[in-house]
Amino acid sequence: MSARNIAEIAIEKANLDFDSLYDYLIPDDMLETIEVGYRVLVPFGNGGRKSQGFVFAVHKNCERQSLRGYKYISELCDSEALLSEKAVRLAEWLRERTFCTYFEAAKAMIPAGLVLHGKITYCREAFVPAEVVAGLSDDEKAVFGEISSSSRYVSEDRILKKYGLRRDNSILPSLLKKKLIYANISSASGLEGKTRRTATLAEIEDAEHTYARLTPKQRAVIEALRDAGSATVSELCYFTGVTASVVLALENKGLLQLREEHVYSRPSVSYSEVGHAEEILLTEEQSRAFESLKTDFYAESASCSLLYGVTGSGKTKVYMRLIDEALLTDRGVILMVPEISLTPQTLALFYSRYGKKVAVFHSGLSAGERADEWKRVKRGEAQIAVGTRSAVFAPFADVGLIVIDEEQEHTYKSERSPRYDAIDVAKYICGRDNALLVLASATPSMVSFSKARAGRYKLLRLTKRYGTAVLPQVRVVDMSAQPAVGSLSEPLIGAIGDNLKNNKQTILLMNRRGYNTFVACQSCKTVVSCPSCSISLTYHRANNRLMCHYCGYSAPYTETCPHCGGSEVRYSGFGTQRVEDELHALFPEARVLRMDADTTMAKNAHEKKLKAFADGQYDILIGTQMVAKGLDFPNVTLTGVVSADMGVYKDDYRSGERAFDLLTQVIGRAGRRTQQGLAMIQTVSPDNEIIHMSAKQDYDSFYASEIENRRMMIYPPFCDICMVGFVSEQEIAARAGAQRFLADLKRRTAEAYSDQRLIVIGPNPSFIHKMGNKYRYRLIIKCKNSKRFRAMIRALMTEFMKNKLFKNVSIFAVINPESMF
DNA sequence: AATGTATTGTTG
DNA sequence: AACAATACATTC
Repeated sequence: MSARNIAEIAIEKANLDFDSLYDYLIPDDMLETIEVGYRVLVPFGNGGRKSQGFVFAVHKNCERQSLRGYKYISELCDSEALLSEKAVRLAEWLRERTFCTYFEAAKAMIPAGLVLHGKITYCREAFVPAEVVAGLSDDEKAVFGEISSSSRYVSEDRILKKYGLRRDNSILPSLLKKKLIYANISSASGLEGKTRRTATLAEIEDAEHTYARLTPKQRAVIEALRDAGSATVSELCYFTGVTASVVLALENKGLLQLREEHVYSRPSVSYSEVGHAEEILLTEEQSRAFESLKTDFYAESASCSLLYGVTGSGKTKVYMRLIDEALLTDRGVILMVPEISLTPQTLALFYSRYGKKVAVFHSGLSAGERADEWKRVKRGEAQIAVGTRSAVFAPFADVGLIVIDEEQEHTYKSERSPRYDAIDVAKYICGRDNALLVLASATPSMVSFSKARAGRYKLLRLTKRYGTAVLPQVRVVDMSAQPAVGSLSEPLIGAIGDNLKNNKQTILLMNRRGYNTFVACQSCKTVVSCPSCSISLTYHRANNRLMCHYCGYSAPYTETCPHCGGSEVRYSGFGTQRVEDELHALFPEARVLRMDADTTMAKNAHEKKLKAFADGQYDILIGTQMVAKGLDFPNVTLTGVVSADMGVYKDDYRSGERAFDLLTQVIGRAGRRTQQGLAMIQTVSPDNEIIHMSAKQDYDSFYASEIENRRMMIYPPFCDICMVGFVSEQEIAARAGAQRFLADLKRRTAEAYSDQRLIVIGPNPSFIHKMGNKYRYRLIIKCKNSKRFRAMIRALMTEFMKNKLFKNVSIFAVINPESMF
């Protein structure tokens, strides 16, 4: 029995069903350097192939009875630990709560692009002593020769293949040890960052002749490019209905040129060295809220406040003032905002106020930029992190304040593994560092508000609207009493007309994109739907195609039924493109701007278009959700909701909450300045309570009625919801898997977990039963989200994954998911 | 996931 | 008997 040095490693290649911390021996020459948080390369699995890992624990001189079969860490990947001790503990916490692996959790702590999964490459060291080379064995010489002969990196795979070596060969480690070569992990995502490929036609001889020999799809791309001059690959795909591979094939043939362009999402604001802070003047009400927060901040014990202020009440001012205060200390500050609010204007505001102390995190940044910002925080150069969900992982040594703006927004929940809720993570961090958490919203989530009412959060109310702004007048239009000609009712058309005459602007919300949302055959009654998804196709006028909004499938416009061949295909159901057309027909002189996922894919479209609208270059803005939130245009005096019918998210218990939030925001958009605005809501259910409560911007009444629903139906906040999803290419397998899981769950709750009081619904087919040719089933478990419950679910998942019967069924679980799957 | 090992199958 | 294909088990 001897004293050894052991590290516990989270392994990248570990799957959920065998995820644990694996013990490795620490080589003596690593002992001085290695710490918790280091990224390492270790041999893992039968073949001894190398896998990336993170050090989660180091035990020096530990006595172990048996060290049978323990392997050594191969090498350290970086010159310093990527994760702090705190980050590693957070990763453990995250893993336990989100049913992910250790490695996935650790990876979430790090900016995308810094952890590079994948291929190991080798390169010759710059200085190679000849006598060392001379002393090599023949095999070693050969391999070293191979690596030396390349000016760049040589992949491990290539060497193994060429020399017929096994993964656990001794040659490469030996060369590494003699410092003749060094190892690298090649980048998978590329540090170049977000780029966009733009295509232009190549100048070729005898073009017509060449084009004539192309396939129809290829010709369509050429035609489109001739019309447009140049276009991005995604635009070409949208307009011609081809996949990117067709475009790439044309590039290979030399018929078009592709140019990589950076997506310039980083604002080109030259921020000053020292930020200058204009003083923020607070009203009495705002001041009271601020003082309370300030006291809590300096109390240096973990606490959470819900800053609930009606639209236009100046929540931002209050928390900006608080951030000013927090920056006087040396503690870190995290401000999370929804993606949509991270405009260059907002960022410019922060830069001019706080200068280089600001680090920004959002999806538009390149991997390199993201890594830079992350490092600035880690090195202590930045004191405030502003960004979307991932900003919560900003690597401050000590966090003093976290502010989450529009806390009800769904973007704070991650939809991919690890499926974490940034609010929960923020709470953990605040608990850990004795920091203050501020949740700000005009329409708080039911869960947050109920916690505030129960006294678990401090509730701070801002009730007065800014300045002289008054609530808009709201008119509800009963669409069932309207002639069914178009999507716009007489009253709304009238109001738009009046608004145009007065040179005022209008915003219309239509929550479905495309032209016709429903295409069906009259004779055989089939709905034209996607072959890979259980979703009806939407007709797009812009490209004259039927499109699937989930998988990207598209087919040309047709008048014959693809099912029965009949010629009575009817197009109905309206989307944004259709409304745009109607507006053009009704008001030929009006300048209409449409904004939805289809129009924003062009270069910087979103930004430019909003600016153009703000500058008065358009009269009417029509769009999906993205026009509803966070925008503030003084000249907008009319907002309209083309269809406030709630059927869309019917199978989700939060549809009421969402509808109220959206309507309240849209209505709040009308007339935010001096004159009173008008909001028009078109609906087939004009008596709907939610519409009336949002018209009055009456959150309290909404809360009071909705909380009763939740209580009666037993939904959060009266329980937690654990959603277990099953996905398989074979429908039977997905269903059988879900059934089996349920049976196992019942068994466990009858035996070892008889203390668990659960209500299980399902298994049922998911809301979208088939997507991308995969069938989906779900199980909904109403539960209490306790450590014990999670342990049971994890055990069930592990058991399920180990079951060979369900090899082709993938499973995942989320507690309180954002979307019901 | 991907590798090594045990088990079964094939073939002359 | 010799080898290939396949199922199964393991990952410090």
